[in-house]
Amino acid sequence: MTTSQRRRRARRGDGDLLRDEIVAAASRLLAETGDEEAVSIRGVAQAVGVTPPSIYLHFPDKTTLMFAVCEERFAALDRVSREAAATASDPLDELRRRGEAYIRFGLDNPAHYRILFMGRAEPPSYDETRLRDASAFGGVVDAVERGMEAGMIAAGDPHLAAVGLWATVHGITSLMIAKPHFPWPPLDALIDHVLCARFVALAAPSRP
Amino acid sequence: MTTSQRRRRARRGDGDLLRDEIVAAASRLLAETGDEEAVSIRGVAQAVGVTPPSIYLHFPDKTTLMFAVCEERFAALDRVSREAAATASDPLDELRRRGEAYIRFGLDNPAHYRILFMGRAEPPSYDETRLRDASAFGGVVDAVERGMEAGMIAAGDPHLAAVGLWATVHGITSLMIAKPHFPWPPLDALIDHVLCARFVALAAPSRP
DNA sequence: TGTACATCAGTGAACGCGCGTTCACTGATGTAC
DNA sequence: TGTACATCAGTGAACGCGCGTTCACTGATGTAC
Repeated sequence: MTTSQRRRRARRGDGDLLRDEIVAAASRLLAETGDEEAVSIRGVAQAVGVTPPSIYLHFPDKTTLMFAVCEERFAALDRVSREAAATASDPLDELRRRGEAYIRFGLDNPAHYRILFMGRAEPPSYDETRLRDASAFGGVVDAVERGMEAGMIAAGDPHLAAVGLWATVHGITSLMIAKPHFPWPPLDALIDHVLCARFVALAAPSRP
Repeated sequence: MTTSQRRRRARRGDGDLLRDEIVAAASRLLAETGDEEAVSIRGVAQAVGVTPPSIYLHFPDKTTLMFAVCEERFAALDRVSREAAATASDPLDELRRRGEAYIRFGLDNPAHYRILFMGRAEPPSYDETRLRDASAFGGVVDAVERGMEAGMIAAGDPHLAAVGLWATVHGITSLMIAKPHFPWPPLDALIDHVLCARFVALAAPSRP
């Protein structure tokens, strides 16, 4: 908040250094305040140690800056998901690990999770297309398909199953973020209860 | 937006008439704009046909007005849930009907759903306690208990099971509200897929 | 029934605030000769 | 190696805006006599 020290000017070709610092500062402020609207250009500038107009040397407007922050957070989620999947022993195990990693990513970064998955996202442009390409979601579809081929998951529409899994983990994550004071059961028990249930159902041929 | 006609002054004891109109207008504007911050005291006043300071004759500040709107929407959700439960044939059927009613309430009132279940709710005071008393949640716990007594649901912690159900329906609802442009499967198929899965799992004694 | 008065719902104008953004500038960095 | 100059990253001051809220007021409604 008070890095009010005057910043040393960047070298000729080093404009990207400040750009990265701006994104990092915006991301940090977002995590601290928990609110996209509470992050101001002025606040970001001060955190970086620069005056507000300098931001506009690197981003045309605030929206674009926030997109850059989102991009960076999506990349982080993808990274976490890939790491979780790497140690899995089979497709079902992979799905569970991905699910747990997703929930923990959200609970560890509630403010970021908010803008990625609970925000308004007025322009229908950015994050929806990003979503489809995201390895975090694509990886789930893949794992479901492999699970079906291996006979561990009842044959069906992999997209539907993946969406169902996503909705499940998102339900826990977003609700706990939105209502932190609700008397939640222990997280592990809840994950177990809900995620295992999904797997039981996925393994079963069809409905009750 | 342009009811800019001058309002006829209320009778001596009829202050509550304007109060109710203010809440209704705020609720409507919230539904239209989809954003709590986009609803301004000025906007509400204009919608009612009154000047901004008049609002303060009925509410001490904007926060309190928004609480009143929430209160009214929670009541609406309770109403919808109770109606859904009324026609149920057994506890499991009741849970399914409550679940579907919840999802449809959310999708029909996305902006209201947002502030009830996806918002920040800075003071941890209001809606969390409201939540516990809400018949919408309490009714689910009750139904789960009855289902366990009837042997339709495997014995266990009813609170945990209720939270799991809530997370499930909230997952679908909030994700579809937040990402309307994602290629969602047909709603019925998704509800079926996810909600049936929960019931399969609830009926099963324990985990895979 | 008619008049003087108290009440209080609603008004009009203004306040201070923080915001995103613009604009003419400065002065350190690098280059040409 | 030294000087004049171009570049362009970053500055300082200001803009217009909409917001929540305050304050002294007005004037229709109801009441007392």
